[in-house]
Amino acid sequence: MRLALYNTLSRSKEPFTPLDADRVTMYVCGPTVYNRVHIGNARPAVVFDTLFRVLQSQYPNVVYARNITDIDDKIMKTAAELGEDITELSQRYAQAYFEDMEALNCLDPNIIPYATQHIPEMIDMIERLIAKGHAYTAEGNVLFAVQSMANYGELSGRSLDDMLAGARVEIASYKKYAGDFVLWKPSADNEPGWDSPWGRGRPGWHLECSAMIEKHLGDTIDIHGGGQDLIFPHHENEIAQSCCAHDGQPFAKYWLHNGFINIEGEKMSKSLGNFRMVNDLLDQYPGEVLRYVILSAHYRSEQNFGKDLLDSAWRSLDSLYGYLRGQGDGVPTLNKEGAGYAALLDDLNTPVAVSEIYRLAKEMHGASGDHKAQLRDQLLGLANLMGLLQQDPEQWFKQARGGDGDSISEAEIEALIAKRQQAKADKDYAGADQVRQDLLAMGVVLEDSREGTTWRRS
RNA sequence: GGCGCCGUAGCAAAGUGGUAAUGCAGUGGACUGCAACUCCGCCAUCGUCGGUUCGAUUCCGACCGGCGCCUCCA
Repeated sequence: MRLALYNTLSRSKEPFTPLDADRVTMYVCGPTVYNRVHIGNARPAVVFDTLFRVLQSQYPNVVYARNITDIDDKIMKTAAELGEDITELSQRYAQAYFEDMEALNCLDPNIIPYATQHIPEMIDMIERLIAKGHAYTAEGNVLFAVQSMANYGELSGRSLDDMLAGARVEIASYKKYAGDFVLWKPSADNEPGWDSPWGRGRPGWHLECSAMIEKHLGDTIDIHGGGQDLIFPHHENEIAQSCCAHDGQPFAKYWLHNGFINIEGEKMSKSLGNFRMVNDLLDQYPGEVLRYVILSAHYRSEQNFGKDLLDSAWRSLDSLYGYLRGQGDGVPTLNKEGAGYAALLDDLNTPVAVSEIYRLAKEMHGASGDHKAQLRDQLLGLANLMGLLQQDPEQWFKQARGGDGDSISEAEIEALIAKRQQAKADKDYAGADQVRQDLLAMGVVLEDSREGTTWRRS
């Protein structure tokens, strides 16, 4: 069974063949750190984290880089509003991003490059582009001349004329051609800037990814990922920069793009004020619930986030943890012959892989002995590949729900359970039921079994 | 205007040219002192209209409906 991925470049699913099986390279566009990240930022992180895990199951050495954009006009604007240094601001939000991603069970990428730490590399790339006739200077700016590249627009499937026909933005007068984009732009004295051959300034947005990929991963990489909205112009321009700087060598072999997340049927936007920050959602839901929601849909489809979906996902995970409860720790073991793994290899079909977890859970439930333990390990192995079921089942059910900090303590719960046991022993069912009702009112559900009574928060 | 996507049960979501996985919710039953958990069962004809085909939800066309990008938004 081989990995197949949908390549935006060819608009079709292709078998994945790395350039070098001993060093598989993947780059994913990370966040611009000027605020807490929203759930839309979490989708590519979770999706490509899952791909990272799958790749690691197939190849011994996978190098995954995800950048931090820490110089950008939005950062400058926010920093100015807060009266804060841009470095402090971006550091703070980068740290917050890492915490959010950790809560979503995302593994750390191997490389986390920062834009501001690669200014010399960017300047070097610009100089090469100018030397090769792909870029020019104008009024302190350096611009990429898209007409100098024969197949510009290949990724997004747009012709230059088409793009300009629908342009809804004013064209800067200094551009030789309306579609040209900025590689370097001048900074005012009160703006952050770096010295360069073209004066003090800062890099254009697209340039950082090209420069950092070149430095850390090489001229041509295997996989480049990001959100669908980045196809144009961001990724198109990355291709232009890198291909032209490398005399036409391919930039990325496979381009993968995740779909958008909407909120209650509407796009997240500032005007609607409906951003859902990961951090806020984590106050209400375990990170794994957010991850489960993201993986319950195929990564390329549009996904609609809402309270009902999150609540439903939580109950779904309860069900899975319920099967695992009392089954021992287990040793996650990936069954490479299993249907779940096959689904993941088939362009990351996580919904099918998740359904396979349920199938394994039920089969495990009905099995016994070594076979049961084996199924448990396979279930955990498959879940591991998706970053799910990473918690201890007992802890899962005892975690606080809904962000209520004033819930009853575990000791008090245990005491009440003991009291109820006594009532049951005395055949005082009314009393026993009263205890159960009281606990339920405090968000604790009791479950009796032959071995005794267990509880969970609901 | 250009490029592209989507429309499957109450909700979510896979999938296939031969009558549709899975989860949540609902519902009937078993289990239980009663519940919860668990188990057994039930719960869709795949936007509309045509075409191709022995046969289409799956291919083609039209239409209706929803949406994205073309603006340094994941």
